[in-house]
Amino acid sequence: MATIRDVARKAKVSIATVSRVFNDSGKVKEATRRRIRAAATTLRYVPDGAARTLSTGKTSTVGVLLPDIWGEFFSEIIRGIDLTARNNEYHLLLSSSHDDQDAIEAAMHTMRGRVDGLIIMCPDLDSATLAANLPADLPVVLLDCVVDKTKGRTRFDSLTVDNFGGARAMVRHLASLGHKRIAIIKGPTRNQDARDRLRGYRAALRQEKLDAPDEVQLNGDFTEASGYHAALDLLNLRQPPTAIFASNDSMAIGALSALRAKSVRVPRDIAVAGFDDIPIARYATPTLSSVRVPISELGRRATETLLDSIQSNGRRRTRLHETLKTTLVIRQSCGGDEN
Amino acid sequence: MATIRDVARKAKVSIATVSRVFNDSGKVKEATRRRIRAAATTLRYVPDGAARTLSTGKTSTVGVLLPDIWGEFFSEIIRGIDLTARNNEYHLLLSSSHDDQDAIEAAMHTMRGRVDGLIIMCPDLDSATLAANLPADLPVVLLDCVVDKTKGRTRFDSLTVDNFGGARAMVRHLASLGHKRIAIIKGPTRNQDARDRLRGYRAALRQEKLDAPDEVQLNGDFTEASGYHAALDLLNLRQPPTAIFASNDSMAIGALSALRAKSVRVPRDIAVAGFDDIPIARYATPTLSSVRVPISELGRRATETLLDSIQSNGRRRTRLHETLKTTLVIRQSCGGDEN
DNA sequence: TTGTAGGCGTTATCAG
DNA sequence: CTGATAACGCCTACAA
Repeated sequence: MATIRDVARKAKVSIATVSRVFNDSGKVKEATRRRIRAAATTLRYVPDGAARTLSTGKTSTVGVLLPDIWGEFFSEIIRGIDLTARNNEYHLLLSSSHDDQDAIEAAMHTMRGRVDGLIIMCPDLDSATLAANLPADLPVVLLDCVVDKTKGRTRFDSLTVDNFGGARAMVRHLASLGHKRIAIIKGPTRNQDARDRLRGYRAALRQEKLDAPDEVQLNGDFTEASGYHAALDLLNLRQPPTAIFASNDSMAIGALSALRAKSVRVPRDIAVAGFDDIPIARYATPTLSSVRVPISELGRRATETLLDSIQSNGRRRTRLHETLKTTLVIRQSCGGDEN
Repeated sequence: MATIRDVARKAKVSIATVSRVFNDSGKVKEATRRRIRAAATTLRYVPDGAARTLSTGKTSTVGVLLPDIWGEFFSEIIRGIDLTARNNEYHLLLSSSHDDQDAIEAAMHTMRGRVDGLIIMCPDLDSATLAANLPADLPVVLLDCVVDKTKGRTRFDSLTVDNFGGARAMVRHLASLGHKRIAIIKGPTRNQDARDRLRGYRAALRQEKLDAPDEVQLNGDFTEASGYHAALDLLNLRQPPTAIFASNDSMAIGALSALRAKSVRVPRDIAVAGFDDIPIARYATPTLSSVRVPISELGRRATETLLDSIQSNGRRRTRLHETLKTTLVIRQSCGGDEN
């Protein structure tokens, strides 16, 4: 590997001048600049990242810590982050598939000193643990995490999806179609998204003055299988619901399978709606109504926020807490439209 | 940030000894070792990665260059790579969504000096261009790329999926069900996967002594839309096929939509099969028979190969060229089974 | 406009 | 067992 010294020698200048050219800092005569560029290319010189980092204290890298999330969601969010980072000439140090707190903590440690900031997505990890494991001055953006705003302003910026509003809107839509008995298939209890969607469901029913008996509020765990079984249970009720709101699309897809297996027509006999609008939704039979989450935008905004935080260098004192809006996507499964 | 010097001072030893403790190189008396560890924790000292890299020449990082690939595939492959890398205490520097050669080249440059090796997935990028842009001694593993073995041994290890064998097996399976007129919806001509799958299709027909008229070999581009249109065209033939082999699942899904729209019963009237076994396949109506590609294993093997290459430090002269087996997944759409 | 030299935090080689 | 000290490759005052 050629070093800056080799280039300097070949171009007959000092290393300082070469450095200036590669950072276009300071004035350099056009002639020398060209000479240096030429020398660099023939030598295939590329500045060494580590040396640069050591010298400047900047890594030009953002760290990304993700839980073990599902296919579509994962790639979309990475796409958003990657594109934004690259546009700003930042690299991406990725660590994914963390399903427990220890794993995330370990990852945070190994990233220390290798990144200028961190984007952390942690379904179940509280701010306190985070703060304890991170250098006090490392910029961090929390993605769709439980942000503990009660204890005064947190150290971290955060981005969230409007789970509550999205769920409420969908359930109200179902109500507007005339459904009086609307069931929900819940997500994992400890999952914040799931909890907020459940709250949205209940708020909608309250607003619409509809009943929400316990028997139509079934447990699920975000998997297709759990949606499948929940749907079967609902069919066995003395009075089955006329609409099912599944807390995510996977469970909705599972529910559709179960209904099809039992020859229940959707949406004629029972309407079904999901949440997330994963790509499969539009290829389900019937096509699935859902609540779209702006996934790649989530990634983009997170990165923008983080870079801003990095570049403002601790000057910005206020923390950002943004909630991204969701949108209703009405398809065949809820009978409201033929799309 | 505390440095090694701070720890040394606090523990009343030289920095050399602290370094020894953190790399457990050389003998250090247990007492001093403990003193140093204690000092380090109270100071929250973590060795600086950049400095370490500069000094040792190792980054403990593998770079991953990916094209703009689809959801499921993307996350699975990353999962495989990430897990394997982490188990070996390596980091992941990721750059995705490269749809053209220039983008990949740029990414390769910016990764120089930041990684110990590279995993590159490049649908259309030839070894020559690669070699021209990479340091001669950087370990590289090519994932599912066109490997130009004709010009002597290439510099790179490579991993491929058995597209040929998978396609042939599926088409032979269709033939074994009694189909005599089997159509194919081809993928993009310049895509190597697509070409190999086409070869597999033809080989199967030859083995089964079946005819392969041009009119049942339609063009497609791996999108649902192209599958949809190809299926319509096939229906318009004087003599439509009794089975359709789509070169990937997306096109198969598109074909299913078209057949449903024309009230053609699958598999009774026409059998359909795809390739990739993306998750949607099992939720299609009818469920779609496909050829499963061992995606996450692809990532895992790639990483293992790369790490081996890195650790053998140029000692290993032979290049690895591995082909991962695919497996048939028979579901409803081809009528061979009810799964 | 260009050159000199100190420092960034580690590792590693040599002496003690 | 432990301590000096020279790299590692680059950036950046400070000088010229």
